[in-house]
Amino acid sequence: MMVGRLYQLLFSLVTFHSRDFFSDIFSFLGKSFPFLTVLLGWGLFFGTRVLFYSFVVKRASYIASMHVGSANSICFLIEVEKLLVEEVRNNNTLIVVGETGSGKTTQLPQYLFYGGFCRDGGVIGITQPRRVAAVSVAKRVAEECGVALGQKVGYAIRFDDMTSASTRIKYMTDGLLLREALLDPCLSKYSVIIVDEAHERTVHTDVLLGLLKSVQKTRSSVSKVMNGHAQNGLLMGAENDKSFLMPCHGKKLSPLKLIIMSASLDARVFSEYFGSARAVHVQGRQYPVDILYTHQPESDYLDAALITIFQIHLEESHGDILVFLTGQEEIESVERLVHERLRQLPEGNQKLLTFPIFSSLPSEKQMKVFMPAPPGFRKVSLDCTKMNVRKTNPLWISTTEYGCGQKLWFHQQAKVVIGRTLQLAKVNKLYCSGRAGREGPGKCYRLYPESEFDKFEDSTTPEIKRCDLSNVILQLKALGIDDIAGFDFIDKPNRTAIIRSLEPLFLLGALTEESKLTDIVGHQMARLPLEPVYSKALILSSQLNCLEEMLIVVAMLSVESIFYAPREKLEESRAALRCFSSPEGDHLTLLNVFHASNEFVVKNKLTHSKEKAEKNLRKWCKDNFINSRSLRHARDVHSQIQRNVEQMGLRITSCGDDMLVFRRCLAASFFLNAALKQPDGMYRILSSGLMVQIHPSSILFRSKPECIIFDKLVRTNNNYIRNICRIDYLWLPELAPQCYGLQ
DNA sequence: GAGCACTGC
Repeated sequence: MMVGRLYQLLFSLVTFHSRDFFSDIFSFLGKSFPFLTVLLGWGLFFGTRVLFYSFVVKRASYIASMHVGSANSICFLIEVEKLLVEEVRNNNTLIVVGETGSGKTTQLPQYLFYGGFCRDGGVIGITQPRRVAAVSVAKRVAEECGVALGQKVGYAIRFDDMTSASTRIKYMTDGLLLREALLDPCLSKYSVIIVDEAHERTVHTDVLLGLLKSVQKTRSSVSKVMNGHAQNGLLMGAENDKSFLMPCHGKKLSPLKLIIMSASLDARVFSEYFGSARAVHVQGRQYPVDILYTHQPESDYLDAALITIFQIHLEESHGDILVFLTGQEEIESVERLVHERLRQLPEGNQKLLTFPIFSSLPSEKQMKVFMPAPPGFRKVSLDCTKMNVRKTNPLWISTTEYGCGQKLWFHQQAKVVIGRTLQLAKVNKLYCSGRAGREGPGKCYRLYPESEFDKFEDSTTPEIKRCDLSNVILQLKALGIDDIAGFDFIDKPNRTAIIRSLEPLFLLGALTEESKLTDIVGHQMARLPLEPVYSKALILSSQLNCLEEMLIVVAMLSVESIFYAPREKLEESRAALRCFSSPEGDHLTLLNVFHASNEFVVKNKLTHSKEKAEKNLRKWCKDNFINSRSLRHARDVHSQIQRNVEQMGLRITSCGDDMLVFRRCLAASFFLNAALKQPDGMYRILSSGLMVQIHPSSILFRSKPECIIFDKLVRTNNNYIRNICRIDYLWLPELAPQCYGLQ
């Protein structure tokens, strides 16, 4: 029987690697004897299933980097550089297709800089959908150029502006460029704008593309007039265009060069949108990646993932593993199971370290995943953040060799997630190929059959088609674009979705009955980088003399959960929460937390250095079961919006201990989220009639007041409302007559 | 007595 098992074992190894059968057997037998017994013991431990656990292998090639530093690729690079610069010179709009991490993000702006596109003081702006990417790419490019960050090369993201008057290559988030457009509608300081990762089709990217298209049209006609080439038709077109571009007229502006970078085959969509714009494919050397599918659907993919982890660990001599899971709970259980099974392996094979990553994990622990494993150890990252580690930082992935993906229940995003898996393998291979003698096939294990994968293909929808549009509407209106449905979106949002988003804006007083931005409130709301209802709360609180409190509460509501409750310390964390809790609800509880932390910070600053004070604050957070990352984020948001309201000339006053004033202000702002208790303990949302329950994390979960307002509705197993404040039912017709008035 | 995750200003 043992012989039979050994034979099966060998057989399974061969089918896995598609290597030459005999060389495999020889190399296998040539390995040390303990290794053989380890595999054998492992096989017995897991049962025969492991031995037959094989995948259908499919080979795929991915486009490799332009900047991989071998001699060949350097020659190639010069070619690409000349070619691209020439293309940009000849075309005002260019679509560049190339895989993420291929180097186009870091290289193209440099080519353009040296190609003379900043000669008249123009800036090359590169937008990224995410902050981390903007920062890390800027750092990398500054390094490559040998300059200090913030000089020639800089970045600007919310809370962090690392640019100066001498910055010529500026990385930023797309949302930030949209904000810039509010102040300078023709984006006059930019000579080139590169929209990176356009295929992700975030709302910001989509709105930005529409905006850039108009800006470009206007700027080219303006410059034609300046150069004495006025053509009536063109000029007319520009004037008929959008009123928000009027300030461009009369200014001396060069045409705006626009480059859309996309990783996928969506290039055609972008090209058509920009009037058959030229599209170029940036392609480097190709490296193979094996994609492995299971023969059958796996009923228990956690088990399958676990088996695959150990299979890789015992069979592959080097390389780290990245496993995609769906959430904290799965990560914790897989981590536990990995450790359990690891203990059953001989000591020499126990060199496997697990690194969980999920959002509520404190940042110190999250950062550990960025460190390489100690020599001789294999790292297994268990990740449910999907994009965070791999995608946001294309420069980071360096050691991952194997990915285990599985189907995610969020069908709409399934394709994206799997796409990441591919990219992961690819990016990894790029890195490996750049190091001499380390070329080898990357592998991506998909724990489902190929037929399942094909089902995912058609399921991505641009975010703008499925998200709430009130923010977009507010921003476009602030730019003077009143006809939202007529705006030249690459994908038009649904008409009913637009109308649905207009209504709350009207009720909040941001829009007139003609759907124009209201003079004061509407413009003020558009200026604040917040959800419309939060902006409304700030504006109102300034009139009701509790802006100081509202700034804090809005900041605390704008970040991820402030409280951190590890399962093993549930009781302690509850006790900690009680120290801050207010019987009036979660908003006041958050206010108490902020005040307490502030008191601690002020005291600490007097006696300690900045670093020490920060360290102490983290300790304070830990002791009080507060997520220090969230709190720091809230403090950042707080100072930013405080600056914003000061600039807008709002009066910042405090209501002191008079929480009645504050709660009335909450009611007057969040009236669309008012709910009444029903006899069965459920709540009915007054504006929609929806039946909901108070989320168990709320302070008011037990006390269940008669009438409340809430911050957010989350739909999971039930309709839960989170962050709740007790109000008086009679306040509603008084404070929000437009919604609850007697007619 | 619940808990999918992520992004942006």
